[in-house]
Amino acid sequence: MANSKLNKCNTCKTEVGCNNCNLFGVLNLLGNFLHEEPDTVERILRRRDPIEKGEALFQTGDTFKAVYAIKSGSFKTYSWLSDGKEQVIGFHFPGELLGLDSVRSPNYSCNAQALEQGNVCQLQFEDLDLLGNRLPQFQEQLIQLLSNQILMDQKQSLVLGRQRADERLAAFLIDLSNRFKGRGLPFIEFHIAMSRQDIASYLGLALESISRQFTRLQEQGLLKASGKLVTLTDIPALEELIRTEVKTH
Amino acid sequence: MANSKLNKCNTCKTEVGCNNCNLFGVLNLLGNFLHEEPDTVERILRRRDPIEKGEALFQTGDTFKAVYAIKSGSFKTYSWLSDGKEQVIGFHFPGELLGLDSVRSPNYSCNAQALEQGNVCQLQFEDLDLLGNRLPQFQEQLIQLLSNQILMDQKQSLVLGRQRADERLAAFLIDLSNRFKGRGLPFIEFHIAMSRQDIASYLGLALESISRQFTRLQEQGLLKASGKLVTLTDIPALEELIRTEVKTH
DNA sequence: CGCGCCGTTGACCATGATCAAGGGGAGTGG
DNA sequence: CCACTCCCCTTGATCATGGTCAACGGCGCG
Repeated sequence: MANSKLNKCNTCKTEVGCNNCNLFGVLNLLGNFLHEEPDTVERILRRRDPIEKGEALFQTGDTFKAVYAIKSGSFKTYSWLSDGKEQVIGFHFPGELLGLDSVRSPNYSCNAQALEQGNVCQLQFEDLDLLGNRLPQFQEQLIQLLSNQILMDQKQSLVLGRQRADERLAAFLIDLSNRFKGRGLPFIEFHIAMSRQDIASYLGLALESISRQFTRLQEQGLLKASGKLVTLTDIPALEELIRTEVKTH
Repeated sequence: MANSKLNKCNTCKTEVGCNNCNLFGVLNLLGNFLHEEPDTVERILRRRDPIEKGEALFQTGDTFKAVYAIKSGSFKTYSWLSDGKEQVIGFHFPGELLGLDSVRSPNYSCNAQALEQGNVCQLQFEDLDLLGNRLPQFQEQLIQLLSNQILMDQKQSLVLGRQRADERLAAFLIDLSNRFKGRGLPFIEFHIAMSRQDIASYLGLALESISRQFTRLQEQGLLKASGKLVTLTDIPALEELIRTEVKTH
Protein backbone atom coordinates (compact mmCIF):
# COMPACT_ATOMS: atom_id res chain seq x y z
CA MET A 1 0.00 0.00 0.00
CA ALA A 2 2.76 2.34 0.98
CA ASN A 3 4.43 0.80 -1.99
CA SER A 4 1.50 1.59 -4.24
CA LYS A 5 1.74 5.15 -3.07
CA LEU A 6 5.33 5.27 -4.12
CA ASN A 7 4.55 3.67 -7.41
CA LYS A 8 1.88 6.20 -8.19
CA CYS A 9 2.52 8.02 -11.43
CA ASN A 10 4.76 5.98 -13.63
CA THR A 11 4.24 8.82 -16.06
CA CYS A 12 4.89 11.43 -13.42
CA LYS A 13 7.95 10.15 -11.60
CA THR A 14 9.77 8.87 -14.63
CA GLU A 15 11.12 11.46 -17.00
CA VAL A 16 11.87 10.59 -20.60
CA GLY A 17 15.19 11.64 -21.99
CA CYS A 18 15.42 13.88 -25.02
CA ASN A 19 16.30 10.98 -27.27
CA ASN A 20 12.95 9.44 -26.40
CA CYS A 21 11.01 12.50 -27.42
CA ASN A 22 9.08 13.28 -30.57
CA LEU A 23 11.05 16.49 -30.80
CA PHE A 24 14.30 14.58 -31.00
CA GLY A 25 14.69 15.15 -34.70
CA VAL A 26 14.01 18.82 -34.29
CA LEU A 27 16.53 19.00 -31.51
CA ASN A 28 19.14 17.46 -33.72
CA LEU A 29 18.43 20.07 -36.31
CA LEU A 30 18.64 22.79 -33.75
CA GLY A 31 21.91 21.30 -32.56
CA ASN A 32 23.46 22.34 -35.84
CA PHE A 33 22.63 25.90 -35.02
CA LEU A 34 23.83 25.75 -31.45
CA HIS A 35 27.34 26.86 -32.25
CA GLU A 36 26.38 29.50 -34.77
CA GLU A 37 23.40 31.01 -33.03
CA PRO A 38 23.03 29.83 -29.43
CA ASP A 39 20.64 32.68 -28.61
CA THR A 40 18.19 31.68 -31.31
CA VAL A 41 18.07 28.11 -30.08
CA GLU A 42 17.70 29.37 -26.54
CA ARG A 43 14.68 31.38 -27.57
CA ILE A 44 13.10 28.51 -29.47
CA LEU A 45 13.34 25.70 -26.97
CA ARG A 46 13.12 26.10 -23.25
CA ARG A 47 11.99 24.10 -20.29
CA ARG A 48 9.02 25.40 -18.37
CA ASP A 49 8.42 25.37 -14.65
CA PRO A 50 6.56 22.26 -13.46
CA ILE A 51 2.90 22.19 -14.45
CA GLU A 52 0.59 21.40 -11.54
CA LYS A 53 -2.29 18.94 -11.61
CA GLY A 54 -5.34 20.58 -13.16
CA GLU A 55 -3.33 23.43 -14.63
CA ALA A 56 -3.98 24.35 -18.27
CA LEU A 57 -1.06 24.47 -20.68
CA PHE A 58 -3.19 26.28 -23.19
CA GLN A 59 -6.87 26.84 -23.85
CA THR A 60 -9.18 27.02 -26.81
CA GLY A 61 -8.85 30.38 -28.42
CA ASP A 62 -5.45 31.26 -26.96
CA THR A 63 -3.16 32.51 -29.70
CA PHE A 64 -1.00 29.68 -30.87
CA LYS A 65 2.56 30.20 -29.76
CA ALA A 66 4.23 26.91 -29.05
CA VAL A 67 4.15 23.17 -29.24
CA TYR A 68 4.97 21.37 -26.00
CA ALA A 69 6.99 18.24 -25.56
CA ILE A 70 6.07 16.31 -22.45
CA LYS A 71 9.03 15.33 -20.27
CA SER A 72 6.98 13.82 -17.47
CA GLY A 73 3.36 13.69 -16.35
CA SER A 74 0.23 13.17 -18.42
CA PHE A 75 -2.20 15.52 -20.05
CA LYS A 76 -5.63 15.50 -21.63
CA THR A 77 -6.82 17.64 -24.49
CA TYR A 78 -10.51 18.46 -24.73
CA SER A 79 -13.11 20.81 -26.23
CA TRP A 80 -16.21 22.26 -24.73
CA LEU A 81 -19.42 21.12 -26.37
CA SER A 82 -22.41 23.35 -26.86
CA ASP A 83 -24.29 21.35 -24.22
CA GLY A 84 -21.73 22.38 -21.62
CA LYS A 85 -20.02 19.01 -21.36
CA GLU A 86 -16.41 18.47 -22.21
CA GLN A 87 -15.25 16.19 -24.98
CA VAL A 88 -11.89 14.56 -24.43
CA ILE A 89 -9.87 14.49 -27.66
CA GLY A 90 -6.82 12.64 -26.45
CA PHE A 91 -4.38 11.74 -23.72
CA HIS A 92 -0.73 12.62 -23.92
CA PHE A 93 2.30 11.12 -22.23
CA PRO A 94 6.03 11.67 -21.80
CA GLY A 95 7.82 11.93 -25.12
CA GLU A 96 4.73 13.08 -26.96
CA LEU A 97 3.76 16.49 -28.29
CA LEU A 98 0.91 18.81 -27.37
CA GLY A 99 -0.59 21.49 -29.58
CA LEU A 100 0.50 19.98 -32.85
CA ASP A 101 -3.00 20.08 -34.28
CA SER A 102 -3.08 23.84 -33.89
CA VAL A 103 0.06 24.44 -35.92
CA ARG A 104 -0.83 26.92 -38.61
CA SER A 105 -4.02 27.96 -36.89
CA PRO A 106 -4.12 31.39 -35.30
CA ASN A 107 -5.48 29.84 -32.07
CA TYR A 108 -5.30 26.59 -30.17
CA SER A 109 -8.22 24.41 -31.16
CA CYS A 110 -8.62 22.70 -27.80
CA ASN A 111 -7.70 22.85 -24.13
CA ALA A 112 -4.72 21.01 -22.68
CA GLN A 113 -4.80 20.21 -18.99
CA ALA A 114 -2.36 18.38 -16.72
CA LEU A 115 -3.78 15.21 -15.19
CA GLU A 116 -0.93 15.14 -12.69
CA GLN A 117 2.14 17.23 -12.03
CA GLY A 118 4.45 17.29 -15.02
CA ASN A 119 7.26 18.93 -16.89
CA VAL A 120 7.33 20.12 -20.47
CA CYS A 121 9.67 21.69 -22.98
CA GLN A 122 8.27 24.53 -24.98
CA LEU A 123 9.03 24.83 -28.67
CA GLN A 124 8.37 28.45 -29.52
CA PHE A 125 6.90 28.65 -32.99
CA GLU A 126 7.17 32.35 -33.64
CA ASP A 127 10.91 32.13 -33.41
CA LEU A 128 11.12 28.86 -35.24
CA ASP A 129 9.50 30.50 -38.20
CA LEU A 130 12.42 32.90 -38.27
CA LEU A 131 14.59 29.92 -39.05
CA GLY A 132 11.91 28.60 -41.37
CA ASN A 133 13.57 29.07 -44.70
CA ARG A 134 16.74 27.56 -43.39
CA LEU A 135 14.92 24.62 -41.94
CA PRO A 136 13.08 22.73 -44.66
CA GLN A 137 14.01 19.63 -42.74
CA PHE A 138 12.06 20.96 -39.83
CA GLN A 139 9.01 21.38 -42.01
CA GLU A 140 9.60 17.89 -43.27
CA GLN A 141 9.47 16.56 -39.73
CA LEU A 142 6.37 18.52 -39.02
CA ILE A 143 4.74 16.95 -42.05
CA GLN A 144 5.76 13.55 -40.79
CA LEU A 145 4.29 14.23 -37.36
CA LEU A 146 1.04 15.62 -38.74
CA SER A 147 0.68 12.73 -41.09
CA ASN A 148 1.13 10.26 -38.22
CA GLN A 149 -1.50 12.17 -36.29
CA ILE A 150 -3.95 11.75 -39.17
CA LEU A 151 -3.47 8.01 -39.22
CA MET A 152 -3.99 7.89 -35.46
CA ASP A 153 -7.15 9.96 -35.67
CA GLN A 154 -8.53 7.73 -38.39
CA LYS A 155 -7.80 4.72 -36.22
CA GLN A 156 -9.73 6.36 -33.41
CA SER A 157 -12.68 6.92 -35.77
CA LEU A 158 -12.62 3.21 -36.43
CA VAL A 159 -12.75 2.44 -32.73
CA LEU A 160 -15.63 4.85 -32.18
CA GLY A 161 -17.53 3.72 -35.25
CA ARG A 162 -17.26 -0.04 -35.05
CA GLN A 163 -16.22 -1.35 -31.68
CA ARG A 164 -18.34 -2.32 -28.74
CA ALA A 165 -17.72 -1.10 -25.22
CA ASP A 166 -15.39 -3.91 -24.15
CA GLU A 167 -13.44 -3.68 -27.40
CA ARG A 168 -13.07 0.06 -27.00
CA LEU A 169 -11.67 -0.24 -23.50
CA ALA A 170 -9.32 -3.02 -24.57
CA ALA A 171 -8.17 -0.94 -27.54
CA PHE A 172 -7.63 2.02 -25.26
CA LEU A 173 -5.54 0.07 -22.77
CA ILE A 174 -3.49 -1.68 -25.42
CA ASP A 175 -2.84 1.68 -27.04
CA LEU A 176 -1.64 3.12 -23.75
CA SER A 177 0.51 0.09 -23.13
CA ASN A 178 2.12 0.30 -26.55
CA ARG A 179 2.84 3.97 -26.20
CA PHE A 180 4.41 3.43 -22.77
CA LYS A 181 6.44 0.54 -24.12
CA GLY A 182 7.72 2.69 -26.96
CA ARG A 183 9.06 5.24 -24.50
CA GLY A 184 10.58 2.78 -22.09
CA LEU A 185 7.90 3.28 -19.44
CA PRO A 186 6.24 0.41 -17.54
CA PHE A 187 3.64 -1.01 -19.90
CA ILE A 188 2.14 -4.00 -18.08
CA GLU A 189 1.35 -2.46 -14.73
CA PHE A 190 0.85 1.29 -14.73
CA HIS A 191 -1.10 4.10 -13.15
CA ILE A 192 -3.59 5.98 -15.26
CA ALA A 193 -4.02 9.55 -14.15
CA MET A 194 -7.30 10.20 -15.96
CA SER A 195 -10.74 9.62 -14.42
CA ARG A 196 -13.27 7.09 -15.63
CA GLN A 197 -15.27 10.06 -16.86
CA ASP A 198 -12.38 11.20 -19.04
CA ILE A 199 -11.96 7.73 -20.51
CA ALA A 200 -15.70 7.55 -21.12
CA SER A 201 -15.73 10.84 -22.98
CA TYR A 202 -12.72 9.83 -25.03
CA LEU A 203 -14.26 6.47 -25.94
CA GLY A 204 -17.75 7.81 -26.58
CA LEU A 205 -19.33 5.87 -23.72
CA ALA A 206 -21.00 6.59 -20.39
CA LEU A 207 -18.76 6.51 -17.35
CA GLU A 208 -20.82 3.69 -15.88
CA SER A 209 -20.05 1.61 -18.95
CA ILE A 210 -16.33 2.13 -18.45
CA SER A 211 -16.66 0.99 -14.86
CA ARG A 212 -18.64 -2.08 -15.86
CA GLN A 213 -16.21 -3.02 -18.59
CA PHE A 214 -13.27 -2.74 -16.21
CA THR A 215 -15.10 -5.14 -13.92
CA ARG A 216 -15.96 -7.49 -16.74
CA LEU A 217 -12.46 -7.63 -18.20
CA GLN A 218 -11.19 -8.27 -14.70
CA GLU A 219 -13.68 -11.12 -14.22
CA GLN A 220 -12.44 -12.60 -17.46
CA GLY A 221 -8.91 -12.44 -16.10
CA LEU A 222 -7.60 -10.11 -18.78
CA LEU A 223 -6.55 -7.38 -16.38
CA LYS A 224 -6.55 -6.21 -12.80
CA ALA A 225 -7.86 -2.77 -12.03
CA SER A 226 -7.89 -1.26 -8.58
CA GLY A 227 -8.71 2.36 -9.03
CA LYS A 228 -6.07 4.00 -11.13
CA LEU A 229 -3.62 1.12 -10.94
CA VAL A 230 -4.06 -1.11 -13.96
CA THR A 231 -2.32 -4.40 -14.62
CA LEU A 232 -2.69 -6.05 -17.98
CA THR A 233 -2.50 -9.71 -17.09
CA ASP A 234 -3.32 -11.12 -20.51
CA ILE A 235 -2.22 -8.79 -23.28
CA PRO A 236 -2.64 -11.33 -26.09
CA ALA A 237 -6.27 -11.87 -25.06
CA LEU A 238 -6.84 -8.14 -24.95
CA GLU A 239 -5.40 -7.83 -28.43
CA GLU A 240 -7.54 -10.70 -29.57
CA LEU A 241 -10.57 -8.79 -28.33
CA ILE A 242 -9.88 -5.97 -30.74
CA ARG A 243 -10.79 -8.07 -33.74
CA THR A 244 -11.97 -5.23 -35.92
CA GLU A 245 -8.57 -4.17 -37.07
CA VAL A 246 -7.53 -2.70 -40.37
CA LYS A 247 -5.71 -5.06 -42.65
CA THR A 248 -2.35 -3.54 -43.49
CA HIS A 249 -2.38 -5.98 -46.35
CA MET B 1 -37.68 11.30 -64.97
CA ALA B 2 -35.73 11.75 -68.14
CA ASN B 3 -34.79 14.98 -66.48
CA SER B 4 -33.63 13.24 -63.38
CA LYS B 5 -31.49 11.04 -65.53
CA LEU B 6 -29.87 14.08 -67.07
CA ASN B 7 -29.38 15.64 -63.69
CA LYS B 8 -27.66 12.58 -62.33
CA CYS B 9 -24.21 13.36 -61.04
CA ASN B 10 -23.93 16.96 -60.09
CA THR B 11 -20.45 15.99 -59.04
CA CYS B 12 -19.82 14.13 -62.25
CA LYS B 13 -21.08 16.49 -64.93
CA THR B 14 -19.81 19.67 -63.37
CA GLU B 15 -16.08 20.16 -63.39
CA VAL B 16 -14.43 22.50 -60.93
CA GLY B 17 -11.94 24.98 -62.29
CA CYS B 18 -8.40 25.06 -61.02
CA ASN B 19 -9.05 28.12 -58.90
CA ASN B 20 -11.61 26.07 -56.98
CA CYS B 21 -9.17 23.33 -56.18
CA ASN B 22 -7.21 22.59 -53.05
CA LEU B 23 -4.10 22.45 -55.17
CA PHE B 24 -4.60 26.04 -56.25
CA GLY B 25 -1.89 27.36 -54.01
CA VAL B 26 0.50 24.72 -55.24
CA LEU B 27 -0.36 25.55 -58.82
CA ASN B 28 0.45 29.17 -58.18
CA LEU B 29 3.80 28.16 -56.82
CA LEU B 30 4.43 25.95 -59.78
CA GLY B 31 3.43 28.84 -62.01
CA ASN B 32 6.55 30.63 -60.92
CA PHE B 33 8.59 27.82 -62.31
CA LEU B 34 6.68 27.49 -65.53
CA HIS B 35 8.91 29.91 -67.37
CA GLU B 36 12.15 28.66 -65.93
CA GLU B 37 11.53 24.95 -66.00
CA PRO B 38 8.42 23.99 -67.97
CA ASP B 39 9.50 20.35 -68.18
CA THR B 40 9.69 19.96 -64.43
CA VAL B 41 6.20 21.33 -63.99
CA GLU B 42 4.97 19.12 -66.78
CA ARG B 43 6.31 16.10 -64.98
CA ILE B 44 4.83 17.10 -61.66
CA LEU B 45 1.27 17.88 -62.59
CA ARG B 46 -0.67 16.12 -65.29
CA ARG B 47 -4.24 15.25 -66.03
CA ARG B 48 -5.16 11.59 -66.11
CA ASP B 49 -7.54 9.77 -68.42
CA PRO B 50 -11.09 9.62 -67.05
CA ILE B 51 -11.53 7.21 -64.14
CA GLU B 52 -14.45 4.83 -64.58
CA LYS B 53 -17.01 3.98 -61.93
CA GLY B 54 -15.65 1.33 -59.58
CA GLU B 55 -12.09 1.87 -60.73
CA ALA B 56 -9.39 2.18 -58.06
CA LEU B 57 -7.18 5.22 -58.11
CA PHE B 58 -4.83 3.56 -55.69
CA GLN B 59 -4.94 0.70 -53.21
CA THR B 60 -3.65 -0.08 -49.76
CA GLY B 61 -0.01 -1.05 -50.02
CA ASP B 62 0.66 0.53 -53.41
CA THR B 63 3.82 2.59 -53.26
CA PHE B 64 2.92 6.19 -52.68
CA LYS B 65 3.57 8.22 -55.80
CA ALA B 66 1.07 11.01 -56.13
CA VAL B 67 -1.71 13.03 -54.60
CA TYR B 68 -4.78 13.42 -56.76
CA ALA B 69 -6.92 16.50 -57.18
CA ILE B 70 -10.48 15.69 -58.19
CA LYS B 71 -11.74 17.67 -61.18
CA SER B 72 -15.09 15.89 -61.42
CA GLY B 73 -16.78 12.79 -60.03
CA SER B 74 -16.77 11.47 -56.50
CA PHE B 75 -14.63 8.94 -54.70
CA LYS B 76 -14.60 6.93 -51.52
CA THR B 77 -11.58 5.92 -49.51
CA TYR B 78 -11.76 2.76 -47.43
CA SER B 79 -9.76 0.08 -45.65
CA TRP B 80 -10.34 -3.61 -45.39
CA LEU B 81 -11.05 -4.84 -41.90
CA SER B 82 -9.83 -8.15 -40.56
CA ASP B 83 -13.41 -9.47 -40.62
CA GLY B 84 -13.51 -9.01 -44.38
CA LYS B 85 -15.79 -5.98 -44.38
CA GLU B 86 -14.77 -2.65 -45.73
CA GLN B 87 -14.57 0.47 -43.61
CA VAL B 88 -15.27 3.71 -45.45
CA ILE B 89 -12.90 6.44 -44.30
CA GLY B 90 -14.24 9.33 -46.32
CA PHE B 91 -15.92 10.67 -49.43
CA HIS B 92 -14.18 13.04 -51.77
CA PHE B 93 -15.54 15.53 -54.25
CA PRO B 94 -14.41 17.91 -56.98
CA GLY B 95 -11.79 20.36 -55.76
CA GLU B 96 -10.62 18.05 -52.99
CA LEU B 97 -7.48 15.96 -52.66
CA LEU B 98 -6.98 12.23 -52.45
CA GLY B 99 -4.02 10.44 -50.93
CA LEU B 100 -2.94 13.28 -48.70
CA ASP B 101 -2.94 11.07 -45.63
CA SER B 102 -0.30 8.85 -47.19
CA VAL B 103 2.15 11.66 -47.82
CA ARG B 104 5.43 10.63 -46.25
CA SER B 105 4.40 7.02 -45.95
CA PRO B 106 6.02 4.50 -48.25
CA ASN B 107 2.59 3.13 -49.20
CA TYR B 108 -0.97 4.32 -49.53
CA SER B 109 -2.80 3.64 -46.31
CA CYS B 110 -6.21 3.03 -47.87
CA ASN B 111 -8.05 2.32 -51.10
CA ALA B 112 -9.53 5.04 -53.28
CA GLN B 113 -12.35 4.07 -55.58
CA ALA B 114 -14.45 6.08 -58.02
CA LEU B 115 -18.15 6.15 -57.14
CA GLU B 116 -18.94 7.44 -60.64
CA GLN B 117 -16.93 8.41 -63.67
CA GLY B 118 -14.55 11.23 -62.90
CA ASN B 119 -11.45 13.17 -63.81
CA VAL B 120 -8.41 13.88 -61.71
CA CYS B 121 -5.14 15.73 -61.85
CA GLN B 122 -2.12 13.88 -60.60
CA LEU B 123 0.48 15.65 -58.49
CA GLN B 124 3.59 13.51 -58.78
CA PHE B 125 5.42 13.55 -55.49
CA GLU B 126 8.71 12.00 -56.49
CA ASP B 127 9.36 14.88 -58.80
CA LEU B 128 8.00 17.47 -56.44
CA ASP B 129 10.59 16.43 -53.93
CA LEU B 130 13.22 17.41 -56.45
CA LEU B 131 11.94 20.93 -56.12
CA GLY B 132 11.56 20.39 -52.38
CA ASN B 133 14.34 22.53 -51.07
CA ARG B 134 13.34 25.33 -53.36
CA LEU B 135 9.74 25.06 -52.32
CA PRO B 136 9.42 25.64 -48.60
CA GLN B 137 6.16 27.35 -49.44
CA PHE B 138 4.94 24.10 -50.89
CA GLN B 139 5.75 22.31 -47.67
CA GLU B 140 4.01 25.10 -45.85
CA GLN B 141 0.85 24.46 -47.84
CA LEU B 142 1.12 20.77 -47.23
CA ILE B 143 1.32 21.47 -43.52
CA GLN B 144 -1.76 23.62 -43.80
CA LEU B 145 -3.67 20.90 -45.64
CA LEU B 146 -2.63 18.18 -43.22
CA SER B 147 -3.52 20.30 -40.28
CA ASN B 148 -7.00 20.95 -41.72
CA GLN B 149 -7.36 17.23 -42.23
CA ILE B 150 -6.60 16.62 -38.57
CA LEU B 151 -9.30 19.02 -37.46
CA MET B 152 -11.78 17.34 -39.83
CA ASP B 153 -10.88 13.89 -38.55
CA GLN B 154 -11.32 15.02 -34.97
CA LYS B 155 -14.72 16.42 -35.90
CA GLN B 156 -15.63 13.05 -37.35
CA SER B 157 -14.56 11.35 -34.13
CA LEU B 158 -16.98 13.62 -32.33
CA VAL B 159 -19.81 12.60 -34.64
CA LEU B 160 -19.04 8.91 -34.18
CA GLY B 161 -18.56 9.19 -30.44
CA ARG B 162 -21.46 11.37 -29.38
CA GLN B 163 -24.21 11.66 -31.97
CA ARG B 164 -27.25 9.48 -32.45
CA ALA B 165 -28.24 8.01 -35.79
CA ASP B 166 -30.42 10.91 -36.95
CA GLU B 167 -27.82 13.43 -35.88
CA ARG B 168 -25.11 11.55 -37.71
CA LEU B 169 -27.06 11.48 -40.95
CA ALA B 170 -27.94 15.16 -40.60
CA ALA B 171 -24.30 16.00 -39.91
CA PHE B 172 -23.26 13.98 -42.93
CA LEU B 173 -25.69 15.71 -45.27
CA ILE B 174 -24.93 19.18 -43.95
CA ASP B 175 -21.24 18.46 -44.38
CA LEU B 176 -21.78 17.39 -47.98
CA SER B 177 -23.91 20.42 -48.63
CA ASN B 178 -21.31 22.79 -47.21
CA ARG B 179 -18.52 21.23 -49.20
CA PHE B 180 -20.57 21.46 -52.41
CA LYS B 181 -21.45 25.05 -51.62
CA GLY B 182 -17.79 25.92 -51.12
CA ARG B 183 -16.97 24.64 -54.60
CA GLY B 184 -19.89 26.24 -56.37
CA LEU B 185 -21.75 22.97 -56.83
CA PRO B 186 -25.49 22.55 -56.18
CA PHE B 187 -25.86 22.21 -52.43
CA ILE B 188 -29.60 22.02 -51.77
CA GLU B 189 -30.61 19.36 -54.27
CA PHE B 190 -27.88 16.95 -55.29
CA HIS B 191 -27.16 13.37 -56.26
CA ILE B 192 -25.12 11.25 -53.93
CA ALA B 193 -23.14 8.60 -55.73
CA MET B 194 -22.43 6.43 -52.71
CA SER B 195 -24.66 3.55 -51.56
CA ARG B 196 -26.54 3.44 -48.27
CA GLN B 197 -24.06 0.78 -47.23
CA ASP B 198 -21.16 3.17 -47.82
CA ILE B 199 -22.83 5.89 -45.78
CA ALA B 200 -23.58 3.37 -43.04
CA SER B 201 -19.97 2.26 -42.87
CA TYR B 202 -18.74 5.83 -42.83
CA LEU B 203 -21.15 6.82 -40.06
CA GLY B 204 -20.64 3.68 -37.99
CA LEU B 205 -24.24 2.47 -38.40
CA ALA B 206 -26.11 -0.41 -40.03
CA LEU B 207 -27.40 0.22 -43.53
CA GLU B 208 -30.95 -0.35 -42.34
CA SER B 209 -30.50 2.47 -39.87
CA ILE B 210 -29.45 4.82 -42.65
CA SER B 211 -32.54 3.88 -44.61
CA ARG B 212 -34.80 4.41 -41.60
CA GLN B 213 -33.26 7.76 -40.78
CA PHE B 214 -33.71 8.97 -44.35
CA THR B 215 -37.36 8.05 -44.03
CA ARG B 216 -37.69 9.69 -40.66
CA LEU B 217 -36.04 12.95 -41.64
CA GLN B 218 -38.28 12.97 -44.69
CA GLU B 219 -41.39 12.45 -42.52
CA GLN B 220 -40.25 15.38 -40.42
CA GLY B 221 -40.04 17.48 -43.57
CA LEU B 222 -36.33 18.18 -43.27
CA LEU B 223 -35.41 16.62 -46.59
CA LYS B 224 -36.63 14.68 -49.58
CA ALA B 225 -34.81 11.53 -50.58
CA SER B 226 -35.71 9.43 -53.58
CA GLY B 227 -32.90 7.01 -54.06
CA LYS B 228 -29.71 8.93 -54.70
CA LEU B 229 -31.39 12.27 -55.28
CA VAL B 230 -31.42 14.24 -52.06
CA THR B 231 -33.10 17.58 -51.46
CA LEU B 232 -32.45 19.41 -48.22
CA THR B 233 -35.73 21.21 -47.67
CA ASP B 234 -34.99 22.60 -44.22
CA ILE B 235 -31.29 23.19 -43.73
CA PRO B 236 -31.67 25.27 -40.54
CA ALA B 237 -33.62 22.44 -38.92
CA LEU B 238 -30.97 19.94 -39.99
CA GLU B 239 -28.31 22.15 -38.47
CA GLU B 240 -30.39 22.48 -35.33
CA LEU B 241 -30.43 18.71 -35.10
CA ILE B 242 -26.65 18.60 -34.80
CA ARG B 243 -26.68 20.12 -31.36
CA THR B 244 -23.55 18.49 -30.06
CA GLU B 245 -21.17 20.95 -31.61
CA VAL B 246 -17.82 22.11 -30.36
CA LYS B 247 -17.76 25.56 -28.93
CA THR B 248 -15.25 27.59 -30.89
CA HIS B 249 -15.39 29.95 -27.96
C1' DC C 1 -38.41 -11.10 -69.36
C1' DG C 2 -35.91 -12.59 -65.44
C1' DC C 3 -32.21 -12.07 -62.33
C1' DG C 4 -29.72 -9.61 -58.92
C1' DC C 5 -28.57 -5.72 -56.38
C1' DC C 6 -30.08 -2.00 -53.63
C1' DG C 7 -33.16 0.02 -50.68
C1' DT C 8 -37.18 -0.18 -47.56
C1' DT C 9 -39.86 -1.87 -43.80
C1' DG C 10 -41.15 -4.80 -39.89
C1' DA C 11 -40.22 -7.69 -35.68
C1' DC C 12 -37.29 -8.83 -32.25
C1' DC C 13 -33.26 -8.53 -29.44
C1' DA C 14 -28.70 -6.91 -27.47
C1' DT C 15 -26.02 -3.23 -26.07
C1' DG C 16 -25.28 0.50 -23.59
C1' DA C 17 -27.48 5.04 -21.60
C1' DT C 18 -29.88 6.76 -17.82
C1' DC C 19 -31.49 7.00 -13.21
C1' DA C 20 -30.62 5.85 -8.59
C1' DA C 21 -28.27 4.25 -4.58
C1' DG C 22 -24.35 3.12 -2.04
C1' DG C 23 -19.25 2.39 -0.96
C1' DG C 24 -14.42 3.71 -0.40
C1' DG C 25 -10.41 6.67 -0.24
C1' DA C 26 -8.10 11.02 0.25
C1' DG C 27 -8.00 15.33 2.15
C1' DT C 28 -9.67 18.53 5.77
C1' DG C 29 -11.05 20.20 10.04
C1' DG C 30 -12.21 19.43 14.78
C1' DC D 1 -6.04 11.04 15.69
C1' DC D 2 -10.52 10.56 14.37
C1' DA D 3 -14.65 12.01 12.01
C1' DC D 4 -16.64 14.22 8.26
C1' DT D 5 -17.11 15.34 3.57
C1' DC D 6 -16.59 15.23 -1.10
C1' DC D 7 -15.46 13.09 -5.10
C1' DC D 8 -14.91 9.18 -7.73
C1' DC D 9 -16.11 4.74 -8.58
C1' DT D 10 -19.16 0.74 -8.53
C1' DT D 11 -23.40 -1.75 -8.98
C1' DG D 12 -28.29 -2.49 -9.89
C1' DA D 13 -32.73 -1.70 -12.48
C1' DT D 14 -34.96 0.02 -16.29
C1' DC D 15 -35.41 1.85 -20.86
C1' DA D 16 -34.19 3.58 -25.51
C1' DT D 17 -31.48 3.17 -29.46
C1' DG D 18 -29.94 0.82 -32.97
C1' DG D 19 -28.29 -3.97 -34.69
C1' DT D 20 -29.83 -8.24 -36.69
C1' DC D 21 -32.77 -11.21 -39.21
C1' DA D 22 -36.18 -11.61 -42.58
C1' DA D 23 -39.27 -10.45 -46.26
C1' DC D 24 -40.39 -7.69 -50.03
C1' DG D 25 -40.42 -4.16 -53.80
C1' DG D 26 -38.27 -1.71 -57.51
C1' DC D 27 -34.91 -0.56 -60.77
C1' DG D 28 -31.33 -1.57 -63.94
C1' DC D 29 -28.91 -4.76 -66.58
C1' DG D 30 -28.19 -8.72 -69.23
